[in-house]
Amino acid sequence: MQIYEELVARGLIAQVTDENEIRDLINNGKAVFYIGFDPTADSLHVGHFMALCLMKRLQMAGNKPIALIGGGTAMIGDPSGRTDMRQMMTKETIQHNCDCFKKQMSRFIDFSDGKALMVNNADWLLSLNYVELLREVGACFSVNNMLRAECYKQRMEKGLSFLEFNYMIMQSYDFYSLYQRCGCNMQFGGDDQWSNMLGGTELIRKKLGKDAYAMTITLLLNSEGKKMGKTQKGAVWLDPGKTSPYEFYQYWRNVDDADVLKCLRMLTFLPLEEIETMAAWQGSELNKAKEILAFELTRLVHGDDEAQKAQQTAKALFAGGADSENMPATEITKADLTDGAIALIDVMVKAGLIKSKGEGRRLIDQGGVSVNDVKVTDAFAALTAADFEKGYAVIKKGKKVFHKIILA
RNA sequence: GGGUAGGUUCCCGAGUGGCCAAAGGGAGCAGACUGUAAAUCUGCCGUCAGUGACUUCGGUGGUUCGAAUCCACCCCUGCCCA
Repeated sequence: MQIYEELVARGLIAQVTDENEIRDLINNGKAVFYIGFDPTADSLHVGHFMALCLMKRLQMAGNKPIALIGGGTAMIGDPSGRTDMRQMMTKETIQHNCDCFKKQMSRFIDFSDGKALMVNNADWLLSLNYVELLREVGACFSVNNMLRAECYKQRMEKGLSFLEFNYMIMQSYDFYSLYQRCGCNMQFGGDDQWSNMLGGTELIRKKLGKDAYAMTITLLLNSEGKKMGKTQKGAVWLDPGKTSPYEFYQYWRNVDDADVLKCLRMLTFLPLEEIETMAAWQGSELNKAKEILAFELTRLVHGDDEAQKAQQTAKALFAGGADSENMPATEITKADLTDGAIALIDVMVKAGLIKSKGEGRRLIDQGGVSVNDVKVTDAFAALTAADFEKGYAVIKKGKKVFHKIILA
């Protein structure tokens, strides 16, 4: 099976501008493609991860990826699929985020010997001259068409600033620039980027009379139609400091039954045949597939060691034993104790398990908290030296949240 | 610039002088049931030292015994007109 066919089989392809051309290019390693990442946070998240995997897949098939960091476009903010305007970021923040992105990306993509490029569109966007740009590029865009673009639809009702309206032009200009600089003939991106990407292919056609192609990746949605990779706390990050390998593992371990196969196909590098055998698994058997999914992804993102640890931790915890090395932990010192004890609720707040003491009291009242495997019934319970016999105490919140409190 | 409708707790959205920490829904959290799933049912869902206190309804002042609710000014957004 060639790469294009594999991408189709994995359900990764959402839309393409010219299927035959694109198939030919990527199957024969003739594509020089770019994917843009706007540095809107100081870590990549799961959404980016899919794009990185795609880059890797295509790179393995002999194509040349260009990772474009949107240091310039981030100054504008992409309105696609947004209901309101992004918060404007300062130049310093953007720069910091760019640096973080670079570091994370190099772990996935092989940038050695020119096998892949990394560029920052700040390098050409920030020095643009307004009037010149209007004449050169602005003339190629029809406002009528832009307004019809799907990505602005929502915003046509809620309001769209001129700043954001220009995002499409900037992204198109990126493609145009890369086409000229590096012979970049294809752009990939999330499906929400489709109109922006078409803007680029059209600009290239109008300015240079050349063909360039665009392909979008299916957005990873769960069975309820929501973007995956989000939790109540926010995105699932690739940075272990923001989302620990254990939490990362747990996120995938807990996906809905209906989503396991899709995730395996779209996110892992496991051979399709192997995944198809899992498709026959039913009911609780699917837990095995979830374990594989969680393990594979953790391994890809955090490495083999961390994945092993996360899996062991999870198994140990859910098997009942609470003796793990790798669970999230918080340290307290003797100075935190008063008369050799500290209120359980205070510890939980400190550990970030609860946002307020009221929440903690409620949790305990409802029987949702255990310390060292013993259910707590008194909202005023305190931890004493006895609870730290092993040097630490394990607090369990609900069924799945474990946290170790170390007495230093 | 003119007219007009708005800005309410994580989100949507009621509330138009005291009974409002503020209806309802969603999200979330916990419990039961389970397979670390889904669905369902139950409870919780501003903060704090739990019958109470404190902070909140775009901002700042004001009227009032008392304001999310009334007044003034300001900021922001939609729509219509220019």
